[in-house]
Amino acid sequence: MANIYQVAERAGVSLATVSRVINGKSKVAQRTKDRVEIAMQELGYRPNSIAQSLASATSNRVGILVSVLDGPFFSNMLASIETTLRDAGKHVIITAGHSDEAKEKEAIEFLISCRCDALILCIDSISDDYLIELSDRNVQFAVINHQIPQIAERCFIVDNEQGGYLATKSAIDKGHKQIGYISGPSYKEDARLRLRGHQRALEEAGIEFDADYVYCGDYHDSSGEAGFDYLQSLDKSCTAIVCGNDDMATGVIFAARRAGVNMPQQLSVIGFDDLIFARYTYPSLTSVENPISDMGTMAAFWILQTVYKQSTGNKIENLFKTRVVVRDSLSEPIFINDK
Amino acid sequence: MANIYQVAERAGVSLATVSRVINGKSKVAQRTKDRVEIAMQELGYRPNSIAQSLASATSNRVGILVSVLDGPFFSNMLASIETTLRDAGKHVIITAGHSDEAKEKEAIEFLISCRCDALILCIDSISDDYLIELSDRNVQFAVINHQIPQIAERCFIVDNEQGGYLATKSAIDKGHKQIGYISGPSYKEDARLRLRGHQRALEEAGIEFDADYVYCGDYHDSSGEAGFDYLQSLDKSCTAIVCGNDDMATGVIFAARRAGVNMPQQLSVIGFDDLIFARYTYPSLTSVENPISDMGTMAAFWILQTVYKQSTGNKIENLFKTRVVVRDSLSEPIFINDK
DNA sequence: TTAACAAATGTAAGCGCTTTCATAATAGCT
DNA sequence: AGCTATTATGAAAGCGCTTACATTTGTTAA
Repeated sequence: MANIYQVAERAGVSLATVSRVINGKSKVAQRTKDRVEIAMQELGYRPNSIAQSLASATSNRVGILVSVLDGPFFSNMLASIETTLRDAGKHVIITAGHSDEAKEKEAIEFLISCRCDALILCIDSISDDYLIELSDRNVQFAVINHQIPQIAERCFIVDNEQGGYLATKSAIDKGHKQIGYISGPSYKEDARLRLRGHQRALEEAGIEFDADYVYCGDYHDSSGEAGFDYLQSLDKSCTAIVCGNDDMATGVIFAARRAGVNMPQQLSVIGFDDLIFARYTYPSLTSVENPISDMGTMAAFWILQTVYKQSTGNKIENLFKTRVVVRDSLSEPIFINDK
Repeated sequence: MANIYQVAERAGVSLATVSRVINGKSKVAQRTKDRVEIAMQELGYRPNSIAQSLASATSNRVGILVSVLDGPFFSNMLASIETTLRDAGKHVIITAGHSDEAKEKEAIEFLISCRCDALILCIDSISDDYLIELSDRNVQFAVINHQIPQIAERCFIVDNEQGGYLATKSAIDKGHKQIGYISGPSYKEDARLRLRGHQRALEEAGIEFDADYVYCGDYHDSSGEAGFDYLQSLDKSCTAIVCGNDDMATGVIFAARRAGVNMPQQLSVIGFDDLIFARYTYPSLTSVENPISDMGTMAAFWILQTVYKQSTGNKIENLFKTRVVVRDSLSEPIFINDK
């Protein structure tokens, strides 16, 4: 494949001039520019991005860290980040952290040693302190789904509290009063915030919050099943169960069907994340949309502007609002067969 | 960050020696090797992969082309390829072709211009001729899910015929005799092969194949619904419907439920691919497992061996067998309410 | 001890670009 | 025309490595 010398020779200019027309930064007379472009055409020349990186000390690589590569949650986000960055001529290197602090740190070091110009981190287990240290080390990075006050401008988060609020409010609006809640693990910030939103919705509706009607799960479907069993065992059974995520909601649906509960007539179920399979459950799952993919795009824009100084024409937003996607698993409650 | 000169200086050797211990190819006296390694440790040295690539004319990049990045079908495969190649020190560049010939070609050219050492292609629309030409151009690549006789050793495919056979056979084994088939579009090789497997299973069981009981869909769920409506309209209704993929199978399930058909008592449904959501449908979907992720890993191994001359100790297999994952959507037929 | 050879290490030329600085060409003004 | 202020172009160094080749050191056998 042709290199820059051959283009220069064919165009009858120096290689510096060719470099200038490639990068378009400094100005080149229109006539020479045309000549160079014709030469590039004729030779089918493509700049060698590796040599460009080496010479410019800019790898044009952006590293991404997610907890898992497969699974529905991140794949949309990866797709949108990849598209945004590729359009801007950047490469994406993807790694998985598997929700393990050591592995996450290792993955970050790997990405740094790949000479990534910037990172996008969806972290689970790493401490804020480490990230602050990273920022002090002048590593450029954006964080998704995790709020750190000291570096707030590079954090992109969904309004979990609002999401929790909307989920429960949508049940209340349908007439539910006895609402169970299955939360994610309380050491996770998002789980706590979603629960707080739930409480706010109850308060606002004048329904007293009863901690007995909260089951603390682990975001996996099995804990949704366990949560259902627990909530059923209480004195007054719930007419609706709001879940901290969709996985636990499917657990509830399984367990409820096994217990012979009719959904949504006897029990409404609401999830959070609106994953792809929410449409496929039976009844199809009402869920709070988690705009994870928009957040990825925004983080990519932030990097293009901040790190690469490209103006994308997009206003950077750090907080993303949610909305409820209504499907069949939510309906009005039937009070007939109260225990 | 330290570079190779600083390591050389600290260890009191030339940079060539440092390079030798990094690459481990040529031999270095144990004593100097130790000294160099200590110096690397102390300086926290990491080789600059960009400079390595430029000097060695090996980018250590492998390009991947899939039709869509999001969605459940490819994400497992991407994850397994990424893991395999990263362990071998390679980077992965991922692009999407969106089932469009022009875009797929463009993506391939993009990957080539990224200086990828090799490509893994999951193509939909590109002609065999183009791939053969690519191979003549000395582009190194593996193809997943597409069989091209001229370059068979670099094609990794699932035995679609066997999968179609097993799907229908599992219905026959349950006692079904009136079996409808909803096929993918007939211009797709995999769709044709799956259908052929279906026919073989019927023949083997002595059931006459009737083309009226085949509906040609497009692999989307809407065509599953349409296929169900069509098959219901026939003189003798089916007790089982075998589908060319899971999406169409969910379409069948939707349409059947809407029509008040009890599943699986009145109708068994079988899918193909065993996507993540097969567990979440109701009834949960019996499906033919598509070992797409194993195929990705194998393609990665093939590249490591063929292109990078690393022996992975894995025997290269080009044809992957399927198996049926039995769930609730398949049961024995009830013949009581025949039309 | 020393010639002859093998093994270990060093030297230096790239790899294909970017970029600073110097120089040449052009334009603008009196 | 003659001078300066711009602007366009070229020359050359260097980014951090790999690697062919040259040199040095070590080893063995006569």
